[in-house]
Amino acid sequence: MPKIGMEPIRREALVKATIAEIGAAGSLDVTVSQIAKRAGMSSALAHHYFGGKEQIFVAAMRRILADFAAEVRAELATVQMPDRAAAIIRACFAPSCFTPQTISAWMTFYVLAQTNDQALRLWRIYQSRIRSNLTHALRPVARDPQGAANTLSALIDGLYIRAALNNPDTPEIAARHALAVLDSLKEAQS
Amino acid sequence: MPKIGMEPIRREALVKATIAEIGAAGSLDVTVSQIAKRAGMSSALAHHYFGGKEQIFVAAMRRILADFAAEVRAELATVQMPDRAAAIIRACFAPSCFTPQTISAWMTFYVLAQTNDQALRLWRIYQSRIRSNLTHALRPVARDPQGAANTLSALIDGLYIRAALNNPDTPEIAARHALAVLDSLKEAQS
Amino acid sequence: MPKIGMEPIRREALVKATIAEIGAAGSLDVTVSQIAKRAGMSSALAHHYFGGKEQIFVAAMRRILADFAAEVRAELATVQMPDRAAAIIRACFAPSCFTPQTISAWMTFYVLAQTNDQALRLWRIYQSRIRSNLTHALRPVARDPQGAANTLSALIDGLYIRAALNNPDTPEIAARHALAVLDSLKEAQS
Amino acid sequence: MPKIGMEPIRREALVKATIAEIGAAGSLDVTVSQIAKRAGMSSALAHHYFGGKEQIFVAAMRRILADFAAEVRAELATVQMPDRAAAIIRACFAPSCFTPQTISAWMTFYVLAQTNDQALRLWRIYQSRIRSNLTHALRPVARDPQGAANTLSALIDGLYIRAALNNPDTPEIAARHALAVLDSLKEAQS
DNA sequence: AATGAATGAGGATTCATTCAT
DNA sequence: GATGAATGAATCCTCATTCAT
Repeated sequence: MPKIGMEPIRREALVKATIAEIGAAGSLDVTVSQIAKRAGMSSALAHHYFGGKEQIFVAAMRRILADFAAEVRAELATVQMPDRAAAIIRACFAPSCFTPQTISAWMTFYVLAQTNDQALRLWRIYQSRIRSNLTHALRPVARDPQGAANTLSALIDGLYIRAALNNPDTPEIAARHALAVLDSLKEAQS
Repeated sequence: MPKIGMEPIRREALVKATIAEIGAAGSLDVTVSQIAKRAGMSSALAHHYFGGKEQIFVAAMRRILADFAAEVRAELATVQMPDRAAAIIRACFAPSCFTPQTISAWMTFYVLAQTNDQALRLWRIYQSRIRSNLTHALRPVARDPQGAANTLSALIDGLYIRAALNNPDTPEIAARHALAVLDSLKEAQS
Repeated sequence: MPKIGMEPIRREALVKATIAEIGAAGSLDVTVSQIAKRAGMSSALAHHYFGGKEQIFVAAMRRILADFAAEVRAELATVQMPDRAAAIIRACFAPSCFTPQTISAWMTFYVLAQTNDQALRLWRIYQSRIRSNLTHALRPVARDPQGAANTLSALIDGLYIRAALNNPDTPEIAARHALAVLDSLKEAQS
Repeated sequence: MPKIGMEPIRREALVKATIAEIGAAGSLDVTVSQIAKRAGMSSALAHHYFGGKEQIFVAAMRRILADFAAEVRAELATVQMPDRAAAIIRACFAPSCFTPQTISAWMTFYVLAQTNDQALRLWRIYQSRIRSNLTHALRPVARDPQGAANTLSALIDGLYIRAALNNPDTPEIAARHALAVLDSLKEAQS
């Protein structure tokens, strides 16, 4: 019956539970009690560790972005330079990004970012990170790496939403589309 | 003195008020009372006309899409064939699409579509309409009009979100970006 | 089943219930639910009519002071000029001022006035009213009516607290004491 | 390294912190955690030492009364017999009695005494002690020392409350008033 | 001696919704 | 057609208190 050092464990459990609940509800209409219950503790403890509902949400968002960043890194680790952009795209359309949980959390994120400064900041970091990753990857192969990265990253977001709402089961279609555009951006150079 | 023919007027007022409230709140966390108050009637009446909160939301979404469609039509009416795709793009990044109200409503839409079938259907209609519009417009100028339309419409959505969260005041930047991509899609053909 | 004009009735019931509950608890540790229940309605309705707990309290305080003022007026109406000061004193130590309810409410008032501006204002009004009443009544019989009124009103408060905490059942003792001091204040003149 | 003899130090710290918190809040709406935090320990330890919240309050009250008694004693030590009553009055209106802390604690006391027997008992002891002090001091100078002491002590309480709520910054006015009444009580004899 | 962990109970407040008029 | 009245259910959050260590 461990009685010390529970904090990180509890926080971790709560974050996971939050993502799960948001996924199940499809929106931010989730109660702290639900989250706490799923995490196996009282709602009072959830408040104790996070201070409030919004902060639990923000922590969940942070986690989602971290997980996504890890996914990208992992994908990048497996490929050589010429294909780095493709690797990023593949990470964006990995099956793990299309679980109901993740979809909900991601959509929900856009809404949260409208009113919560921390969430907005998180989103901006994610966004600039992915853009800089793409810029870097495109430098050897595209004439205007910066512009191409902007195009690609916006395209990815748009395709993601469409796939999430239309065909969450077959993200490969969207992936293929993005890869095709990537090719065209490369060709444009030669 | 019971007024007659009030129904459409009341509904109209409620829909407008809903959009305004969503815009003010930045989310769907809006109470029926707030909406009704802004619309100048009792919340009971709002229920009477719409049956429930979700249905008010759906009506508001319907209105947003209708307004947007009108905007596109208006823009299209002013241009000749070769520029129809550009006109659509311009409509998508018109200032009226970047008022806080509209941004919130639009973002919120994605969330609502996750749980509300009617909302999802509405979104799909909007989406296929814009895609078919683009396909049609691109037919004379692009090699693969369908694919190019898909690319463009996804790109528009992605750029819209990014502009909305980053630079709601200068949507022209995003518009220019989209137009540039449109050009490249045309060039690709020749 | 009357369905209109309930507001004053409900407010009245709530104010009465609040005083009763404060009396029963002996402090402000009273829940809105308790009050509402005693008043025969849901706590939601109590909030609807008063806006919040503190405002219910303030309304109760206002009522207590109004009742007290009425008591003083009634007592004054029965006596001739030379005895008006004595009448005020008798009103202050009337049995109705020593019901547990009233005692609690009055004590509690002092505490509320520490943090709630409205309550403080109410108390100041009560205080200056009673002082001016006393001054007026003492003018014909005391050398320094103003000073004597100050003395008497402070004495009354002090005796009230002592009687309330020591002998709530026999306020006459305190009354007699105050009347004796009143006499000595008069004698001082002759 | 378990410290020894910490108990009195901890209790002392808690009592001080309680008075400070009550002063800051202006009421008994103070949490044990706040008190414990201010006292530099965990709330669990506060419970360990006092057993519960009310007992912490009672201890604080006890301390307030003890401090006050010490103040009176100190003042008395500086004067000769004929002025002992005046000395008591001066002690009652010393600046230290009008810090927000002390005022709040004192007011609050009246409320606590309504429901807590120990608090009531404490108040009665304080009250009879001050009365006997006054009686003793007035014996050589007033015709009815007992009655005069009763008058004075009630007057002091009344003036205290009024000063506390109206002019906490200038208690001297109230003091002067009480001293004037004292004089008149003396004169009455000669 | 001392505390972090944990919770159950409760409390103010909100809100969608219903109903009688 | 329109609304004030009314509420039950829920939600976030707080807090005194207990316990294992």
